[in-house]
Amino acid sequence: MPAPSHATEATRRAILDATAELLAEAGAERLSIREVCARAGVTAPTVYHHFGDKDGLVLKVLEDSFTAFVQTVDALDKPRDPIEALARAWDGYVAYGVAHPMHYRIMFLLRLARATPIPAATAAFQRLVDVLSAAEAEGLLVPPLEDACKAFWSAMHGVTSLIAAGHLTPDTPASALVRDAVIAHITRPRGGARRPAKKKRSKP
Amino acid sequence: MPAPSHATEATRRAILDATAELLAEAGAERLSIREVCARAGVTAPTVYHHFGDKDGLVLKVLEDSFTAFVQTVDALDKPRDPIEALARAWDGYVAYGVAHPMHYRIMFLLRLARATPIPAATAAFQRLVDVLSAAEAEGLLVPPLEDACKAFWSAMHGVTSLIAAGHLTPDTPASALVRDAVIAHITRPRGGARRPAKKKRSKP
DNA sequence: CGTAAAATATAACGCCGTTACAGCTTCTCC
DNA sequence: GGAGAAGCTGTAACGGCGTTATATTTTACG
Repeated sequence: MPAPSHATEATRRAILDATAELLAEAGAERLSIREVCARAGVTAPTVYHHFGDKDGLVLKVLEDSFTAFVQTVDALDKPRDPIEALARAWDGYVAYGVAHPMHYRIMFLLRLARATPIPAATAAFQRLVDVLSAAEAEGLLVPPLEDACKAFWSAMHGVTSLIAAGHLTPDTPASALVRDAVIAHITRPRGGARRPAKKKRSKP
Repeated sequence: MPAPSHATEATRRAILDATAELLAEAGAERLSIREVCARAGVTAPTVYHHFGDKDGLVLKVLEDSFTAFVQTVDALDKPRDPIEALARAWDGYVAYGVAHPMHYRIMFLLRLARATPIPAATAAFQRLVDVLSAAEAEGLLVPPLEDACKAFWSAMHGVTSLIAAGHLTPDTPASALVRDAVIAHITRPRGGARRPAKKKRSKP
């Protein structure tokens, strides 16, 4: 049982890098294993040996992408004030989608059809839960934590995906608008009174 | 120069229906023209004769889907109060994404790589602009119309796409939460005083 | 009926994902 | 060090895909 050779890891990296490049250039639909092979300087069975099949290859790239995303988020400074921290988390999230639009799109495309969750993806979501939990611990959160998470995530994803899709420019005021709207609605100011109940608007 | 035969239109419909079915069942990635042909009972060149190529075929299905969406939205009753109308527009939009998740996803996937806009898609967006314009005309809108549109659309799309992707359940409270948050933030109550300026939160 | 044009079918090309199979490298153990 | 096993990589092929040149049928109209 020989240990993995050092040359093997270089091959894996070459394949992953080529895949990530082509993914960013052409998108997931036009990604071709044969093209990956040509760029990485290997042949097809090598790819299959290392990653199983095309989905496995793309999944690995996406895992790395999610990991990088989590590291980026962790590198942000976290203000003591949970509400400020929320705004920073939003901006960091959106900024990542702006920096890697194709990866961001594929991240969500891929999570659709996939039954097994991607650990790095759930870790990324956990960062958001943490920030909102901190707000809740200080009594600043109005709705239940779970609903607040979903609401914050939905709005953040909406802005990010429209920017990543090219429908909005990265510096659109709409991002801060939605961010402040959601933050204002799910939090109450520190030490402030209870937010007055909104007029009821039930779905038809 | 024979006029188009009546049998031709039936063939077109058969192809479009088969495509729509397969699109809803398997998604855009796994859609195969040969499968469409088998289900519609025609051969491949017939499809190419009528729709040019695969993109043309899917585009036509999507146009029909957008048209149906616009008709659905137009069929909603429009409350006199622009702010109530906003909430109804939100619910109608989200409901359509819930009813046709695969089409909703493909609508946005397809608009990405496409240079020429889809008329029915811009018509759908125009409905949103109309509702917000009505609010602006009554002096109920806080930000500029364009920013309000983008913000409203972003948040609505975020919620809808997460539901369509299966990450949120259709009846999640997060939808109403985000809806009310955005509406409260971009409008001021009728006849009410100017909304106090929010604490400035500029992006880093 | 005859003819021109539209509608459809046949058959093929090239690319794709995938995989049996064989050769090579590298490590382990004696 | 040498034999052998196990992982690594290349060759060649299969079936399916989108697409198209070409031929055939069907339709509409004079």
